[in-house]
Formats: sequence, structure tokens, C-alpha cells
Amino acid sequence: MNGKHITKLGFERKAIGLALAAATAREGAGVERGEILDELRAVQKNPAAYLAGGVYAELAAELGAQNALNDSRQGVALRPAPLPYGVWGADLIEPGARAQMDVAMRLPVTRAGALMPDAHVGYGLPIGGVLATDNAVIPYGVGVDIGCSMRLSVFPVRPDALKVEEARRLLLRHTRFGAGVAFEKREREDHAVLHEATWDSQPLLGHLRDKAAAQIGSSGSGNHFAEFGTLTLSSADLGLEAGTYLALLSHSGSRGFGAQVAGHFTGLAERLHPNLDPAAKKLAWLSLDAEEGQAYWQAMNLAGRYALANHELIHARLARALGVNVLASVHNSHNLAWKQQVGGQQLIVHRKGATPAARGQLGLIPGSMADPGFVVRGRGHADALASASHGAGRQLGRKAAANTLVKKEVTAYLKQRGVTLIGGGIDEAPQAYKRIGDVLERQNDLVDVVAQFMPRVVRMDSGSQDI
DNA sequence: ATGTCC
Repeated sequence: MNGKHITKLGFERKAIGLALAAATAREGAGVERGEILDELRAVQKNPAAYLAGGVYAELAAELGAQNALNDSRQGVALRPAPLPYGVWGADLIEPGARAQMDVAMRLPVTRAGALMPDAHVGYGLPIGGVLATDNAVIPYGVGVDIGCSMRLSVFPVRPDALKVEEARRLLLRHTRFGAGVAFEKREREDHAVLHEATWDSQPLLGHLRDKAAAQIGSSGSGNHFAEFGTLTLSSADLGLEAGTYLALLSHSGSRGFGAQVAGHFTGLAERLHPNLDPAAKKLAWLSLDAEEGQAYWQAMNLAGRYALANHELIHARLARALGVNVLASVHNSHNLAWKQQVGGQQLIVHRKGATPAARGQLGLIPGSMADPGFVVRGRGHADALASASHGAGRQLGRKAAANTLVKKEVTAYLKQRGVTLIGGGIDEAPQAYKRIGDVLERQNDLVDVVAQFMPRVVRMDSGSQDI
């Protein structure tokens, strides 16, 4: 047992020494390390129960004092009722997602919020949730896949000039999917984001730098995809004439790097709020006045830039393989927090599966693997905190989709729309998603449609059950 | 979302 074991449990300042002393005493009494660690966790969870006496009494007293200090500083009581918030497409949103948003609107740090029409249940804040807080950032208000984002490239190529077989070959050769997937050293591509000084600013980031370098330019699993399709512009926009174009659309995030940053900081936030109402446990926040909050903010923004760099490498590789230059491109992050003016005050606006939609801002809202996606322009709706949905949103959870959808029906849906799929799981089937037309209709005061993108050849990771 | 505990 050493200081590393203790600090890993989250003990801080004077509690580190006291925990170490108690652990050493227990070791001397012949207790196994695993059991001692369990005891330390129990003391941490409920210090009051150990105050009366015994080897952990001093530690319990110190933890109690630290908790009281944290509580008085940060305020852990929830409001008795949620602050009011706007809901777009209430008829499309399951009660569980509303209940999660209600809890978020009761946090003492919350000032405003909104729920987008693609909303569904997530960890902590629902997917499709927008939450504005005062000087505090909530790691699970951003989500596990920090910086998850979209990118569209439009090519100077007629859509039918790229044959299905060729598109398949290009995607298979130039994209890489799957949890844990990385590139061998000789295959790796470089990017300026890997050389930022930010990596040296925190031990955690320094530790994750190699993983980030190995995974840059890859696409991950779940709902991530890269697809060739047809972009239709009914009138001139994006610097392009009206017409149809070959385009590439990708959905990708910050891979293992971002996931580990999210896990580290949400754990830290939970430990800093031991007395937070259990209903809001996954909404534990970090104050931006504290070192921890500043460290998360720095790591989160690095993960955001890293995720966008992933897209850049994927698009550059495919454009190179096609032998063309990109005519126009659009990108946006939809899992991130921003400093934003809300009602004359600067707040921290978390978007967890929500597209930034300030007035005039371009964004991308995909439909499903076999339904159209849309290039949109924000209308800057104040009550939506200048946001929109980030897609169609799930109407079936992964398990429900795997249990209820039939492979034959999914294949028929793809065939009917002329979509070729590489990989993809039944849990990502179009039928597992809300109808994108319904979702767009519910937010026509949040965004205007600029162009439509119909997928033709789609690559995803293989899910639990293939299609 | 991630090889599901740095």
C-alpha cells in the first residue's frame, strides 16, 4: 500500500496521510490490500459512521470537515422544483428524458435549459439536452464522447460518377472503425493538434497523448459513420451553385482519449460532491474557480479540437484518393460546453447531442443510415439557447432494437432507398431512430434547411448483431 | 461512447 493507491481513491490534502497511516495499521494487522481499499471506500462514502472510534476515526473526521467545506462552497441541495425550460417536439420525447432534464433544471448551478426534439435518455443529462450553468461545468452534461462532431465535404464530382463498388473500396481502405481501433506506427498520420503544448499541462493529458496519436483519423463504434452520398442544393448557397454534388459526411468523436478524460473528471466531480442528491449524482459539476474545473475545461476543449482533427484526416484521405479538391465543407461539434451570453450574462452552455444554432451558423443534422441528413442554418432562438437537435434521435434503445427489429425489414429499407451498408448493427437500423422529417418539423423555428444529403454508401462499425 | 478501472 502506498500513496498512489490512496490518491487513486480520491483522497486529498490531509486525508491522504491519514488514510495511508490507517491503511498501514490495517496491513500490520494482517488485512489484505483489497479489503483495506474496500474499507477506505466505505469510510469515504459515509465518514460519519466511523467517527466514534477505531483506526479510521481521524480520517473520518477530516473527510467530514472536507465535505462540509465543499458543500458550503458549492451548495449541494437541489431546488424543490425544476426551473422552467423549453421543450421542442414534446410529443416525440419519452418521459425518462424529461425526468432527467427536470433533475438537471433543479441543480443549484443551473440557470437555463432546453430540450431538443431528438431527446432520449442518457447518463446524467439526456441526449438532446442543453443546459446553462453559472461558472460550473458538468462532465456528464457534455457526455462520454467529448467533442463528438459532424463534417461534410462537397466534391466537384457528379454524384453518379462515383460507382457503388468504388465508394465501398475507398471507405474500406481509408476509414477505420471499432472500439479500441488504432493505427500501427508506420500508418499513423500527423496533425497539428498532437503538437499542442496543452498535452504537457496536466499529467492525465500527457498520459493519453500516445493513445490519441495512435487513434487519430479513426472513427470508433456505435452511431459513428462515414458515408458517400448526394448533396442537393435547391438554391445557391455554401458558395455553390444549385444542383447535386457528390459529398462525404462523417460522424466521429474523441475516441478513447475523450472517453478517459470524461471518466476521470466525472469521477472527480462526484467525489467533490459526496452529499449531492443521488438523483443528480451523474450531474456532479466542477467549479470553474477551482483547479479541477479549469483542468476539465482545458482537457475538454483539447478533446473537441482532437475530434475535429479526426474528421479532417478522414476527409483529406478520401479527397486525395478521389483525386479532387474539396469545394465546400461544413462542420460542427454537438457534445461540448461553450461560454455563451444568455440573457445578458455569460453562462456555461452544455450541449449534449445538440447542434449549435446561433443566427446564421451552419450545422449538420443527420437522419439515419438510410434517411436524409440536412445542412442547416441556425436562427439563434434565445429560449433554445441557440441550439437544435443533433440528429433524429433514438426511438428504440440498443437492446430494444436488437430484440424487436428484424434483419429482413432493415435490409428491405436499405434496398428501397438504394443504400449500400458496410458493417452497421441492427441497433443502428433506421427503424431504431425517430423519423427525421418529424424531428425537423418540430424545430423549424430553430433552424432553416440549406441542403439535403442522401446517403448512398455507408460505413459503420459492426454492432452486436449485424444487418 | 469506450476494449467497458490509469
